Amino acid sequence: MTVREIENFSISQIDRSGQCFRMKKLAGGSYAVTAADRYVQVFQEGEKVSFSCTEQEYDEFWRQYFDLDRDYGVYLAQIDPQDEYLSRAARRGSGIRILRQDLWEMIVTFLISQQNTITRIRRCVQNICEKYGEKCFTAEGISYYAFPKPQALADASEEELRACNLGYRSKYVLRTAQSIVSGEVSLDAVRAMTYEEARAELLKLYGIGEKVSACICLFALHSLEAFPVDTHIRQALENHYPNGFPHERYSGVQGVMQQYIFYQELFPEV
DNA sequence: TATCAGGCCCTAG
DNA sequence: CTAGGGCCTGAT
Repeated sequence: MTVREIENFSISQIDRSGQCFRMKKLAGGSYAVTAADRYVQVFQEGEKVSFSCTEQEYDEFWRQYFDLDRDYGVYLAQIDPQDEYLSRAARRGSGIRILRQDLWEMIVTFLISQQNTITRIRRCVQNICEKYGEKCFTAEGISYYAFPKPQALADASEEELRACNLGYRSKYVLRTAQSIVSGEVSLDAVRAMTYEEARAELLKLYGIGEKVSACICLFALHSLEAFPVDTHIRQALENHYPNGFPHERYSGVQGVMQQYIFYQELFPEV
């Protein structure tokens, strides 16, 4: 068990922010988080956050994963106080972190996410993990599934993937997995690229367009300048920024602002 | 019953 | 280069 006091961190906001589809709320209020081939449970009371892992695992993996070395107060303070909409959104979502997730996992997850609902995305990801991922156990004997390797998905058939409920996205996942296995696109190369390079490289993959590419860059490569525009964001921009979103003011951190806006649109205060 | 969801691909003009 | 149809499935 590892315990920390963390400002501007809310595990429930992160869960609902739609970056990660492998978090699960457990009875008792803690969250099970599965990422790549790791598993941890997180429990939060105010700023006191407990992680069900050793200090070593925390330092090695989860600290970076949740982006805990970053002071999000700096991003919050950067917001134009005259911008009432963004100020309100940021107050509401101030516990959100931009996670540092696995590149391959984000590619597949956001391929699946298109024209889809959150509940079904979760189910699809769970299905392919159970079918193609390695079964793992924690020291306490809790079982979970690692995210499937590119080879495992490249070896699948379109029919099998459809059986996982992916629908027409099956061929996207299959062909993309094959492109990675064949080396046509290298994950390591993408990791080393700038945002613009990575964005363009990811667009080569079948089924990845501008929106999905931006999501992958933001959530896997931590490219905070990425600003994915989906229907919710488009609508919010039309309603609140008739003259356009002030990208210059937030240059380099637009992705953080995008998350506050997205959260606000999905969970407006009642 | 029709529509559309956290898009993208492909074809026609 | 832009517009528009097609696509799995589930929720409303």
